[in-house]
Amino acid sequence: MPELPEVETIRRQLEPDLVGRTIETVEVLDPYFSKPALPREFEGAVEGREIVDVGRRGKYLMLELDDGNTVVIHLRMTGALILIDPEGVENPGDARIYEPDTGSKHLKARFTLDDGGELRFTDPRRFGRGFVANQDELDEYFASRLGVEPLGPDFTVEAMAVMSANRTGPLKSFLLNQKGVVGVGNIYADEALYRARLHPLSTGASMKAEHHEALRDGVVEALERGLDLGGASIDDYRDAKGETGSMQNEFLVHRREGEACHNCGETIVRIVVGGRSTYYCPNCQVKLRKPPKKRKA
DNA sequence: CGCGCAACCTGTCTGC
DNA sequence: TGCAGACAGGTTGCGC
Repeated sequence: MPELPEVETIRRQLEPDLVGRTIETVEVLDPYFSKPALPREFEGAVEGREIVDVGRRGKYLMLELDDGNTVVIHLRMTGALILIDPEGVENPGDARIYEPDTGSKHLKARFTLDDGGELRFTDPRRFGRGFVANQDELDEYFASRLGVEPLGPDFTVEAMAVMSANRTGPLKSFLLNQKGVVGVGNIYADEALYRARLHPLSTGASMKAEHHEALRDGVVEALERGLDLGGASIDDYRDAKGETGSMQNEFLVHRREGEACHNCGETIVRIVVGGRSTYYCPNCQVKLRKPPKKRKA
């Protein structure tokens, strides 16, 4: 579910309420959450620690602790982090994730705070994970699987040119691969390609300078729009307050099969790329020619 | 090294 | 009503 805009929305909501708080108790109710670590190991590493910062890298959320360790949480498809303030919540945005009893079907972990509040992790599909790592372990973990932050200074046209140069697979797959640009998932990949007027099946290697710039801009604009709207809630996504985002009301192509392109009126089509549903406008997003083969000098 | 696909899970919806 | 099958925001591991 959550891509960069959704995770960053949650981070911004958690930061002011969590920084400075001490985590008094932790209950891991589903061993899948802390896997491969045992629930007791996870709980023991976190209980009694103060949260000194709330960060994000790609789609990972990070709670930095006062002992140099970091709690890293990935929501995957259906995970949610819900903050229950000390006074409690009287009008839940989604009853399922607010069920207070630990027997609640999808409550997987609960962190109680020293101000009486709680942080809850819920996840119907059980793909979400949390682990504790020190700085060196964290650097190594991210270095081997994450690329450039799209909303940071390193996501330049030149960076896009370099990372896409040898890509012979579809642009859609390239955007989903977190080793290039991080934070883009199935929704924002479709939206970014549409904004860039690039066909999802065009290859990275077939792009020229103008396309590098268009795709860089398309990714940034799609993600920033998502952030402005508090993320996209197709089904499960809720922010830390249990509220939905509204990006789903402004999708340009994603999930709009059979509807008219806002730019040209052509019918939006759906195809499958890399096993993922992919939506685009066949008129606005024209496939690029493959680059000419290199010839011997 | 890059690519394509199955696998990991559960829930919901569609069509017969 | 029941049931099979498709599909869902992500990532990893495997074979090629």
